[in-house]
Amino acid sequence: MAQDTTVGTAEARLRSVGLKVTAPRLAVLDAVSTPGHRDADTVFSLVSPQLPKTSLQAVYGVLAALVSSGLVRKIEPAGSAALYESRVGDNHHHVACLSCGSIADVDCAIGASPCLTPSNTNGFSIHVAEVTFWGVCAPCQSADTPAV
Amino acid sequence: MAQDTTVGTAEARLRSVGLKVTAPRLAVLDAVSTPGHRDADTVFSLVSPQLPKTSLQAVYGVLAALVSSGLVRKIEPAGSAALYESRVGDNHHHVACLSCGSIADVDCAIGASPCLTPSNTNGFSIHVAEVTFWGVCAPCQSADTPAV
DNA sequence: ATTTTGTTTTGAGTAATTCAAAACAAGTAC
DNA sequence: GTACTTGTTTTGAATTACTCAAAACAAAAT
Repeated sequence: MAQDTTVGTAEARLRSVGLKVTAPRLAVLDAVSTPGHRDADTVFSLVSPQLPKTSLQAVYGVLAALVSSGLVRKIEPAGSAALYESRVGDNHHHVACLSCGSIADVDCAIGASPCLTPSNTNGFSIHVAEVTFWGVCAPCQSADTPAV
Repeated sequence: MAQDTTVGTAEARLRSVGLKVTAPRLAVLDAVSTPGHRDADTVFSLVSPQLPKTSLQAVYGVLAALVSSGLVRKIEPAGSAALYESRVGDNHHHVACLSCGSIADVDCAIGASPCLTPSNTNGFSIHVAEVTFWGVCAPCQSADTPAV
């Protein structure tokens, strides 16, 4: 039976996917385990105070390991750096603000996941559907001059 | 009545959106006007033989002008350079091959465009939905060792 | 023909990310 | 507990895709 990798201590989650438990991995996983979406630089700046010897390159390496083991999801919205989130395994989607670039989650558009079926696939076998909605967030709607 | 910017000569299409007609613009628009998806470098290499003085920066500038005038669409699949296509105004989507990175069009997933409605929008007002399917293309399915 | 406005060239710069080799630490076996 | 093996992190550099700015230039308007 598959383990739920979204609960438990950071250490237990690392062990559950067979990754060695190291201080940088614990710190990065913690930094990414609150709701929201963060880029590598932000993760680095969250990790640095506690673990000043951890390099940005190590953060990239840890994030890549977490993504490929399924503990973390990586999204790459057009026009911004890659973002990482700890909400995994539920095939949710994202809204991006055209004005300020902020990102929020949206639940699967139609029914259960996989929720989308293309009408023709050009011979591709489809694994996942990734949806990005583009719009304007509430703060930017109320401010004619969006907050920068 | 809105003009169909996908037909006519390159010159007519440029004029229809109020852009000055220049040699680099004609060449870039031609290079992008066959079916498919091309990155800026590829466009540059298509334009160079006929117009050797056209710089890569000019190609970026022309593509940006064509995109913002609606003559060309820009897509930015995760993990690869931005791609440009001349099929505009029909809200179609894309499939990307996880193995070789190739991109193909897929028609709108469900019914007419806009075909997707998120169940909750977190206060965003939604303008467009962008769907990317990830899968494996036919050539990569038949080759166990994918062509590199 | 002249002027105005917008475009392209030239040259440089930047952000995000990746690569490679050496130093190091976690986990495993003894 | 110590030594070994394997995987991880550090350090330092490189690369890719793209953007910026100023000067030269060309299209379109007058």
